[in-house]
Amino acid sequence: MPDSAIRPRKEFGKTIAADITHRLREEIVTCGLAPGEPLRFDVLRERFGASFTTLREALTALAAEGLVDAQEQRGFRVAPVSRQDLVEVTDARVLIEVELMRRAIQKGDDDWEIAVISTLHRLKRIEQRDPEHPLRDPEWKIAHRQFHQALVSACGSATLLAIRAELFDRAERYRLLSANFRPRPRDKAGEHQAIMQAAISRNADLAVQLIETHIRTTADNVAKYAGHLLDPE
Amino acid sequence: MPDSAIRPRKEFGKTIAADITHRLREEIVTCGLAPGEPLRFDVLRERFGASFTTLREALTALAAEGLVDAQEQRGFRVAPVSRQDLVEVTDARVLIEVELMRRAIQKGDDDWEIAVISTLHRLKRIEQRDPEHPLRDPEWKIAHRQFHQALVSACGSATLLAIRAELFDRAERYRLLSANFRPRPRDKAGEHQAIMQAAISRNADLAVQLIETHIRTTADNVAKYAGHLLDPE
DNA sequence: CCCAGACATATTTTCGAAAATCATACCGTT
DNA sequence: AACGGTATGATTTTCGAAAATATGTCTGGG
Repeated sequence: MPDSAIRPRKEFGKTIAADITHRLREEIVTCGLAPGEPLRFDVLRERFGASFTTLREALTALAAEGLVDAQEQRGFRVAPVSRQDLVEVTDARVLIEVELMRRAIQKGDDDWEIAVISTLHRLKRIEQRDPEHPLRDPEWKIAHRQFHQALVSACGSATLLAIRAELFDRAERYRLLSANFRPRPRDKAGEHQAIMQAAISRNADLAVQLIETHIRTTADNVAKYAGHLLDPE
Repeated sequence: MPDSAIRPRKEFGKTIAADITHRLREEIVTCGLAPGEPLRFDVLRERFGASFTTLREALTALAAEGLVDAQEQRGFRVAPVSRQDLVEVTDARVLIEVELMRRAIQKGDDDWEIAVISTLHRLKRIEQRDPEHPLRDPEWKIAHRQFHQALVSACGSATLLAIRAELFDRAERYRLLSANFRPRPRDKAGEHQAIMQAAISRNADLAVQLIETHIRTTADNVAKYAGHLLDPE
């Protein structure tokens, strides 16, 4: 693998800009960069080792995704969080994810079923390994994302999947924001199992209801345990 | 107004990049730049009078909106059109616009009613002035966009409004694509009037049904009259 | 004649300096 | 002391050259 020697910086994507976009998104979603924090070019330049222009391109892309707030002539900052935004993201997610769940259940073929089952399996394995603090574990995070992605992947609309992915990231930032203050993560394993079974058995109404509850419960917990971070000052 | 002398280029927004983004979006939506057309920097540089970097930032933003297709290391091109994409955009629009219509009807206050009525009024005036070919008239286009925007503006979700706006632009490109081949624009005036009345009288079910028909009929006409442009080669 | 490899050209991507803009502190006036 | 304007420093934004990458052409071997 000569690549890692030739292009050590580009873990993701071919261009540096795409790579920086990816890394910045990660940092913002995991709250490594705090909500509302100003993103000054000097600092970013040092942290990511890229030039003004390249960083600017990455920030512009993230601004379009809603993770970064662009203030013309006054730079960029991490998109702030708020109760209102959390409610909007949650509502939008329910609206879209419910629709995609129905479509996926209707259209899903064998490969879809296999993807749903196997991604849930991997998620469970990771949870078994360390049942204490899964929410912050990067591996759990990836597996969790992939399971939810797999559930709706067969919906047939790349357009809606892209929108869903953006909203998922924005919601995940809230989850991770509240993770530090949550006394104990609730039993998501059971919920995921139930959703998978409803989906595979093509029980659309049940799956949809479970998904909606899943999303709203998570959001409620964020509001409950990170409420002090959601209001101005 | 000394501004026009000081900053002759920046009609929209404060930064050149934002201005170029706006102008490029306009050109793409109106099909001044054809779907699939490669966007080479030399050409853009001459046409918009901005540097590589600034153009790159604009293209990145438009790529996130789905109007431009970014091929890493191989430049950008205007997002191609296809039957599949038209169907996806139409379905997504129906899903979201219907939901927003309901919310706006539920939440809309006096200002909302006034905005709906006045934007429709302006639209009608423009149609009366030139009842022949309104679809390509830039003024009609703006008024039409503002009427539909006003209808859902009271929904209470900036997040969903932003998504809606993106989808509206993508759909408008298809409308303008087919405008040249359409024998005669159908009577949209009546439809708009009916939608307005249903909305103002808070008849959500009717308004929603009219909106859905409005969107789908438009998309069907695009497929009908511009079908030859939607299939590969 | 067709294909693989190497060279040359075209195009994109990245960089850091330079210009433009904004924020802050300072100063003189009322 | 309060205010308005101005100079100064900090930060963003823009630019075109330079590096990196892709594309096209040509040549030689099969």
